[in-house]
Parts: sequence; C-alpha cells; structure tokens
Amino acid sequence: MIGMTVATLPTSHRSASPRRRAPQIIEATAMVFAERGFHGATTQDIADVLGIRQASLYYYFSSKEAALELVCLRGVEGFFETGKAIAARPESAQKRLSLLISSHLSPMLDRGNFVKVFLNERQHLPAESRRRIGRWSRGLERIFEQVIEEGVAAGEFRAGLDARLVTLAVLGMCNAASSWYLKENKGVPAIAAEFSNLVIDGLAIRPAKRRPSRR
Amino acid sequence: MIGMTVATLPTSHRSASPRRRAPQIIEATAMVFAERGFHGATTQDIADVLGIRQASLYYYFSSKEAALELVCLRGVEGFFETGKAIAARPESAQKRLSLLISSHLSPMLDRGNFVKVFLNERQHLPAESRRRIGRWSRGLERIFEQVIEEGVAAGEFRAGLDARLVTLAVLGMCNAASSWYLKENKGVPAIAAEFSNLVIDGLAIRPAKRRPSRR
DNA sequence: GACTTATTCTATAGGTCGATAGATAGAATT
DNA sequence: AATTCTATCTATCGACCTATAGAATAAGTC
Repeated sequence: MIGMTVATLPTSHRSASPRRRAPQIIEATAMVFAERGFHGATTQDIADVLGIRQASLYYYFSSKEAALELVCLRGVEGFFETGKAIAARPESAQKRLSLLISSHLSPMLDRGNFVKVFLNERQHLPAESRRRIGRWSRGLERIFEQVIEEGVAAGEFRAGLDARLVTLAVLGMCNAASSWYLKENKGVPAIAAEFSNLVIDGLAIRPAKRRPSRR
Repeated sequence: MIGMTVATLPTSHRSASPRRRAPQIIEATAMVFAERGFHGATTQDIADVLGIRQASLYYYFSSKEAALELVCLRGVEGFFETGKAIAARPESAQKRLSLLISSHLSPMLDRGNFVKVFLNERQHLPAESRRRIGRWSRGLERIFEQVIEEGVAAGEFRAGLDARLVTLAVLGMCNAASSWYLKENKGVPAIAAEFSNLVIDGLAIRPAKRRPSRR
C-alpha cells in the first residue's frame, strides 16, 4: 500500500501503464519525418527504425497525420511560455532579446528533430490543427516584435527600424539553425552568443563601446 | 519573307518551335511544388493548374523527379555567378556584403517559387543532381564567408567573430524570406536595406558615430 | 489537300502506401 | 487457473499515383 515500485501513481483507476513505448515511437517518428519530410516518409520507414511491423504503429497513433501533430506539438511546446516570461522581465530590451534568441535556439539541443519537423512540415497538418498552431506561431513573433519596439521606445535601439522585418530576420536566422545544427560542430551557447552579438551590435566595429571615453 | 509573326527564328533546321509551352509548364510545376512540397504534390495537381491531362505533362518532362530538377536549377541559377562577381569588386567588405544580401534577396521577386522549391525540396532530388547542386550551394556559402573574413582582416568588422556562424546567420535570414515574402507586404529593397543595416550595424544605437555629442 | 510534326488525349498497367480486422503471445490481475 | 489487458503480428483491401502506349487532334508546310 505504501508503493512498491517507484512509479505507479494510479493514473485513473485500473491497470498498469498503457503505451509505455509511446515516447520511443514518437521519437522515431520525429526522426523519420525530419529526414524525409512528412509525405516523403512512409509508416514502413518508421516501423523499420523501431524494428516492429508497419501496422503495429497504429496502436500508438490513429493516423499518419495524427502522428505529425504529436511531433509538431512537442516541437513547439514551451517556446511561447518561455518567450512570454522572458519578455516580461524587468531588464533591458537588449538583454531580453539576447535571452529570447538563446532560449529559441536551445531546444535544438534535445528536440532538434521535433523542431525541424514543426518548421518544415506543419503546412501538411490537417486544417484545424494547422490553424491552431499557426496562431501560436504568430504569438511568438509578436513577442519578439514587442521587445524590439520597446527597445526603440527606450532609446536602446535605432529609431526608424522596421520591427516586423527585424523579427522575421531574427527568427529566420534562428530557425535556420535546425537545418544545419547537426552538421556544423558548434555548441548552442556559441551560436546564441554569435547571433546576439550580430543582432545587437552588428559586424562593424564600434567607435566606442562601453565608455564614451570622451570625444 | 520579312517576318510575319514576331518570333520564328529557325532554331535548328526544320519546323517551328518544339515545346513552346515549356516555360509555362515549369512555372506551374514550381508553383505546385512550392505550395505542397514535392511528395505532397501530384502530377495531377500540376495538370489541373494548366488545364491539361495528367499524362500530357510527360511530353515536357520524363519524370516527376526530372521536373523537380528543372525547377531547382532555375531556382539557383545566377546566384553563384552574381555572388562571385560582387565579392571580386574593389569595394569595402561592408559594401560588398550589403550587395550580396541584396542580390541574394532579389530573385524572390520574379522566381520566388523556384527559389522556395530549391530551398525546401532539394533534398528529394536524385542522389547525383543533389550532390551537384549541393556543391554549388557550399560555393555560395564560401563567398559570403570570405567577404566577412576579408572585412575582419581589413579592420572593418569585429575581430574574433565566427565567420562561418555569421554566414549561416545571414543566409538563414535571407532564405527565410522565401517563406514569408508573399504574405508580408514589403518590397525587396526595403527588406535588403533593413537586413543590411541589421547585419552591419546591429540594432543598438551607436554611442557616437560621426559626432560624439558629449558625455 | 496530302503530308508532317507538335501537342494533347484515352486507357490502363503496375506499384506503393495508409489503414483496418482479427489473431496471438505474453504479463498482470484476480 | 482463469481472465483480462497490452502489445505486436499476419493478412489484406482499396485508394491513389506515376508512368507508358498508342490514338486523336491541331497546326503548319509543300
């Protein structure tokens, strides 16, 4: 009664744990979708990776599209919430934008395939979930946009910049990382640092950085 | 004899002009591939756009993959040559990088679908043409990388930056435009200008560019 | 107007893929 | 030991899709 095995919290009311392998199945699905694209991948490909029969997959998802939805959801979860939390911090826009970039890149590390599938294959989701996820996506864009606008208002960033275009630039830059992260041998922190420097300070050398040393 | 119709230059030695509609067919193909992806699109979809029968397409290309190759080739042609010419100019690295960005964005205007298909679907090309096109792609990356390195060597750009990461950032930023160019209502020159400013100068206000206003 | 070439059509073969149905083996529960 | 549940299997259906073959039409050309 005190709990013999570690994790047997009675999820509902009976039996052990259904679909124990679900995480593994979805991981393999993400990998295959990332590699070949949704329509380019077959359920047979996924089954091969797992060493089970094609039909057995349907114990874990009801359709190929449903599997895509699962993968995409794990590809986006957290982004918005984290972004919102960062944007609300009482720090400078520069600092917050750096943090946004960094937090946008870090999921590449442990869920790169999920993110990649979300970015490249979300267009193939059934209409309803595509719209739902699209709404989320626009929300994240707005977070970036707002921080940038606040930076302008606070006198930190150049006046006259197009916050929308800058947002699209920064997101495009970060999202592209999903396509080369595995090939290039760069750590997420290094990428985040380089991107932040680029976005905040640009490439050109500053005449004077931390101390307007006079003159 | 002086030329009744406008364009009847005798292409080889006999008859009129074979495959007159080829440009139109390839355009429709690019559009459909851009919209649904290579595997998501069917040859029937393409035929529907053109108002002809599915089988009639095979008068213009020998296979669906061959059609993809045609589209991808038109999606990349010119990029490398133009880039090389710009890199060789006797101007500052700043100026050349700006020009590279601008020329990398401009094909979005008239061949957006081709570029988009190249960027998103080239992975589905048959092995040989994929490698060939991949080699080209790496060449363009090297052009950006070199201009950036030259900028560092010339003292125009920050020392210590990772030219590879900056290249990937800039290309990612530019390439992303292919996915939002039609939705957003921004002209190519405006995008190019904003991106150049971002990359060269960053977002932050310069402490003192031309006149250190005091303090 | 007969001939030739260019373009599109009809019909269909052949293959692949997603999905369903029902059986089975093993584990857990009673 | 009997029963229930979990996970996977075998077998297969129907739909869809690429590609081919060959007929039919359109558009000049002699």
